[in-house]
Amino acid sequence: MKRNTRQRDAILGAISDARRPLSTQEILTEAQVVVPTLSIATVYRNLKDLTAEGWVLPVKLPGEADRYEVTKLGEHYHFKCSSCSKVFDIHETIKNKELPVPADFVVESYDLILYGRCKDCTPKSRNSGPGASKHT
Amino acid sequence: MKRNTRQRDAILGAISDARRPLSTQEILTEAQVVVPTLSIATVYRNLKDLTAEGWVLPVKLPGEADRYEVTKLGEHYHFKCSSCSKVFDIHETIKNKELPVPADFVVESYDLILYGRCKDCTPKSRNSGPGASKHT
DNA sequence: ATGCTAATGATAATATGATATCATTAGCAT
DNA sequence: ATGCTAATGATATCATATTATCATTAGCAT
Repeated sequence: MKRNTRQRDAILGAISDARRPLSTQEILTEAQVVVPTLSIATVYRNLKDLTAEGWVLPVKLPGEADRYEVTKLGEHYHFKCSSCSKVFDIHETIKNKELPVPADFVVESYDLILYGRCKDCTPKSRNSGPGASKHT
Repeated sequence: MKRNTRQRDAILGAISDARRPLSTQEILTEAQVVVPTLSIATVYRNLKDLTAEGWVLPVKLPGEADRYEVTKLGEHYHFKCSSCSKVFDIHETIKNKELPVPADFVVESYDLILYGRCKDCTPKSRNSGPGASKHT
């Protein structure tokens, strides 16, 4: 029979609170604030369960390990900061009609990944650039 | 001193002729048509050289190993067929102004990856679906 | 044609993310 | 409070893509 554990709560809590996709290491670190003895194996185990149960979704970026975020976010895209490496959700919308698609191809889904500088890492605000605050 | 080898020519030739990004295994298979003794190690070695010299570029898709294509293609996107798993180039253009970007973020580049059915794998043309011709 | 040595082929080794193992811990029904 | 056993923690193992090793091959300058 399925059991509720502090570990599972801490892991789901970390993902929910982050408001951006977290790597497995970030999840481990955040959840260890609540459960210091938490093991990376338990993180992976619970991520698999939580994904199968539909609570979280893997966020896949080219050339990188999966990050995870809560499911209820709806359609959105991702922005990766080239400075602090954090990934953010972009909830603005792109109209399907604007997608560049050749006639012969049937598009079932698509991923839009933006790369650049996040708010905290824009060069202009030089007192809040990378290094000004802790980054993961 | 640098030497021209049949292997290098065969590898670059395979990538040039493909007109779509090829995986390392596809490159090996295609180049072996010209140089049957070609080893996968030589493929990787030459891909590294050709990339460093600017002849080819790695194409990175989420959760997948790098594919390679020639550099001279200019700005474009990629389409992955969910049936035959081939990746195709999409040369249509998306206007930057249409990109969904929050005010605080500075976008330096972006990736658009489309998923769906390629021409050969559309259900409607049932005499040219997957299996009708050799796929990689 | 010869010699130097870069490049190759075959395969072992590595790196990394993820999974399996197993003794121990701790939910939760009783 | 007790017992059953799911879940955990620590770590070994696996899977895959890529790189290193090294004896052999083959460009190419002479």
